[in-house]
Amino acid sequence: MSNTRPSDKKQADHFARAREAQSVALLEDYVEMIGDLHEELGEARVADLAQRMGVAQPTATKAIARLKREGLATSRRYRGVFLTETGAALAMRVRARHRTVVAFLVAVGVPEDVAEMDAEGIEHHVSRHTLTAFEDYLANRLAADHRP
Amino acid sequence: MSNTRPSDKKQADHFARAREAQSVALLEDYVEMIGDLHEELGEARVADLAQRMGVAQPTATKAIARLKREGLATSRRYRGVFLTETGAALAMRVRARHRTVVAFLVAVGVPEDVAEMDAEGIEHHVSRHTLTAFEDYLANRLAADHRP
DNA sequence: ACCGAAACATAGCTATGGCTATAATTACTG
DNA sequence: CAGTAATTATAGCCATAGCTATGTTTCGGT
Repeated sequence: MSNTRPSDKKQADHFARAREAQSVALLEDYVEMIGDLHEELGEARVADLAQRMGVAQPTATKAIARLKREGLATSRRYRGVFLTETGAALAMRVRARHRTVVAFLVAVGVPEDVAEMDAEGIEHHVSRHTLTAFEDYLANRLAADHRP
Repeated sequence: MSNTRPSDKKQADHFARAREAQSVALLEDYVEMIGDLHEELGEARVADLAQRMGVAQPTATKAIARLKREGLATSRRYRGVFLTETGAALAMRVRARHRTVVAFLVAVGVPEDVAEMDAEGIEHHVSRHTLTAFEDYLANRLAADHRP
């Protein structure tokens, strides 16, 4: 019967975007983690990366291969992983967004540890628009708290 | 080097949960959509399902096969798809959650259409705990919030 | 300077979720 | 009621993301 309602295409597009977000999510997670490791340990080794991502080491190696293909990272055999400029920029954005999402969730009453957990999945689907709304909420909330 | 900080396992677990959520996400989307179609059209045909999910028809067929394997749906060749009791229950929960997430996003200032879009990805990562926080926020915002 | 252990890479398997092309079945229409 | 159109299923391809097992390379201690 092919019920092509006008809203169908829009809805299909929503799902398409969610799928797209998903395909970027792993890249974002790895890039962020590489940044974290460099800050904390001065380098990002494959083993540490794998451990923190909760995957086996060859899985991390494979992910790094994809990061390199996408121009987000470089690596030297048996030497660890490094972010490109693009990768470092992405890492910064991702970390900022992560912090915002967690802070926002906490602000609306989600316990810290749950917020941290849920944010890991949620953050990748938060658009610029929604992120701004979160930031505004946090700003206003802060102002309200300082009012007697 | 193997820096096994105590927090590593917890963080790894967060990612593991996010991955798990992702693997359930498609099931949830299809189940919800099948429910929608039954309500709107009285039946859920593969073609309509595919169109609304924004995928090719064989992709929908394959997804349905997985739904059947997981005991969420049944189907009769060339006749359409039906939810099992389990599937119908899941569909109800998913739809309620979706509505809550959208309403919540709108309540914190996200435009309707953006909320609808982002919710499609976010909802799958919203834990019971966080969902409750959203519901509470929606219930209380008129009274408590917006104290300018 | 070596040898063993640790770190990393590679090979090769599974499952999922996309796709196109094509076969099979059902439904409609004249 | 026959033939065509629409719908659904199947076959077979690709990429991703996970795994184990095993081969390489580097590092550290004696």
